[in-house]
Amino acid sequence: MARERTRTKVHAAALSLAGERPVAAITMEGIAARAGVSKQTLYRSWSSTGEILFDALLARSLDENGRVTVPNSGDLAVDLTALATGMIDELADPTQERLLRALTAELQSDDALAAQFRAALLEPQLSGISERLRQASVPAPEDVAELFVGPIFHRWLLRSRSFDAEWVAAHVERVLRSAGAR
Amino acid sequence: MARERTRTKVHAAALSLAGERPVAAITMEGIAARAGVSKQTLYRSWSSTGEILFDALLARSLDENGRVTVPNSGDLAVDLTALATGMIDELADPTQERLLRALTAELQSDDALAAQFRAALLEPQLSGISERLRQASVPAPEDVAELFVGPIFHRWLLRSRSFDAEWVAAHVERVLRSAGAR
Amino acid sequence: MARERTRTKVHAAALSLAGERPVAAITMEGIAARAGVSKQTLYRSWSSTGEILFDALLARSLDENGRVTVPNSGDLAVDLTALATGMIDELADPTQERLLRALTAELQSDDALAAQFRAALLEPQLSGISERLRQASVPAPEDVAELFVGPIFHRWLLRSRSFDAEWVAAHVERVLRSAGAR
Amino acid sequence: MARERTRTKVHAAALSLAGERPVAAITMEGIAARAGVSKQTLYRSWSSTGEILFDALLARSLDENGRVTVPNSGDLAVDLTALATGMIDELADPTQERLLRALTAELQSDDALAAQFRAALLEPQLSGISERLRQASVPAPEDVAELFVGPIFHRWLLRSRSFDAEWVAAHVERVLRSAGAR
DNA sequence: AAATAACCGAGACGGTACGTCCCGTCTTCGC
DNA sequence: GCGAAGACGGGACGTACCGTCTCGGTTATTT
Repeated sequence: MARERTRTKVHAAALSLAGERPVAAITMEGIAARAGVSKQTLYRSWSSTGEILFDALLARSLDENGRVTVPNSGDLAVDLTALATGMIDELADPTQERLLRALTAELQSDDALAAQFRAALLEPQLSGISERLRQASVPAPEDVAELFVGPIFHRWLLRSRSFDAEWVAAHVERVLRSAGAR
Repeated sequence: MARERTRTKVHAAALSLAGERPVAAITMEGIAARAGVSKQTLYRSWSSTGEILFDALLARSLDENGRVTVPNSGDLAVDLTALATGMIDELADPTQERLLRALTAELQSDDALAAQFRAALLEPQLSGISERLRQASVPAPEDVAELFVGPIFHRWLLRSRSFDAEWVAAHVERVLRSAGAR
Repeated sequence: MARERTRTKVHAAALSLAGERPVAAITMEGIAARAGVSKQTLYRSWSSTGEILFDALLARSLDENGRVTVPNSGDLAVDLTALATGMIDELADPTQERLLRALTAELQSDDALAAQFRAALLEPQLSGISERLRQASVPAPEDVAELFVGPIFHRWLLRSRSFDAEWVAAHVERVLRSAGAR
Repeated sequence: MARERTRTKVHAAALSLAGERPVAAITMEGIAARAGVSKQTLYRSWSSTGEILFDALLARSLDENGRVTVPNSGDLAVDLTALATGMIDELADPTQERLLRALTAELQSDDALAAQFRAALLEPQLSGISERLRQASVPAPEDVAELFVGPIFHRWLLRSRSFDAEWVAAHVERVLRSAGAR
């Protein structure tokens, strides 16, 4: 519906606003003003700031055609460590963190957005990881992928404790042991 | 500050509103009207609906003197299964789920609330579990507690897949194996 | 400019809308939608809903080749009574009243429309009446025509009081007396 | 409801805006901004710009405690001439004319406002005039009052022709003659 | 019959205003 | 003199229309 030029302007405006204030303080009016676009144009294509931000994030990650590529060096421990480190870096990246937290919050009250999120970001990630585990003949690879991702996400989301290399190594070790791979 | 009678009325109003509409649609004005209290009275004691709801939840769980009691039957697998089942039941309890999701969302943008939450609810839970693990001589019990809780939370929060008894059993099994207890 | 077919569709749409809602609630978009015509087509030929309605009214009254014909029976009192009754019926006609009131309102703020209205509808009416008066040798027939029309219009416009046969008779009587014809 | 200070600010803002642009271009937002008042405050007490303007006009004419005082010099012709001249001056007063025209327009589509207008302004005027006529033993004084006022209003409203002293004199003469007073 | 306009529908677009909701502060008034 | 009731300035909401602007399809000539 929206012309490409318009989408681009809106994405840029949304991301720039996200960089300079609490995501919860971003408004439709603010995005419209920053993008030089009318509110109606926004509402024609998106129904909340959450949708716009998610769309902007998606567009950005597609631009960087950053499909989650899971490394496969042959050594599962090494690969999982790299994966965990990558995830942690991304979660902690100051240009992304606020956005990711806000998106997670939004998912709690917006089922449609949650479904989109699962399909577009979560499932590719989990199935990438479980695929790698399957290649290593790990049993129940989907569940083990969750065992791998869950604690990282839990720590990050509840800010319970910080991440360090030592913890990552121990975590990978525990996951492998649980999979019977050690 | 607020008189006990007032606190009670406000808590009741907040929880009753939470039971009948999306938590995000709860407003200070709505709570004041429902509680038969002036907005000023609300602002004297709380500064957001999030605070009121958190306070109401705390008060309720203290009333039910619901300290997280971790079972200790001697058989760690049995105890962890009971724990997981209890957590899952609580997370899925329709009278709580919306509130818990909303609270989780709120934590993402309110540091003070997040700190309170960690101190009052999260840490007691995690340390209860890790204490039980320590009694079973599991190494790094804090980390294993997180390995246990993280995936459950991840599934629930992202609604990625549903819980069933089979998955719980397998999950407990994996956690124990990762701890070297199997 | 506009093709005849288009003009007809637009007139029909405008009048049908006027029949089912307050005239002030008629919009260019509404007319376009009802007529199955694009907004641009409307703007090419008219610049406001007022113009369209006026145009539609004019077209309709030309169709009914409804030029104001002033009766001339020889008896001035009878003729004026018939005229007054006719005017009152037309003003009170439910299919016209809203339109006429709205048009009168519009005239207050649209000079161009007011001039068109005077030339196309008001002057023919007044000069028809004054012509009839002149034939009866009434002095200052234009002014007496206004004396005749003014109070009727005043009553209708300000809805001050309703019309009945008795009042009409007395009014005609007064007008004739003022003209020295009684 | 509205505090006196607020009403005053709003009235001043509305009248000042009316002085500098077409009345139809006055908006609730504009008045709110000019008055330094929130839109909600406006809507708490008035539901349209028409109501505000009418209220402002009323307040102003009450301030000047300008009840319509009908002169009574003993000579009816002299008094009616003075009355007509006064009405015409007021209708033509450039600071009022736009407002009065707009108000007349508004009355056509707002029944509540029309009723208020009749009760507060029109009836006092007409009954003042008919009272003066009654003192001069004119029969059907209410109807004659309308005969007097109607043509003046008709001329003004439809801008059909302008007023001059000669016309006024002839008009008064006609009205008196119709009443049998000449 | 093909080329060339004029006209049209559809509807995206930047805007302005609407009327509403809620925010957090301030004022009033009755107990 | 405290506290409910609620007025207030403010900001954002989501919607309705405004008038302008492409964009493809007809229609009707005009060659």
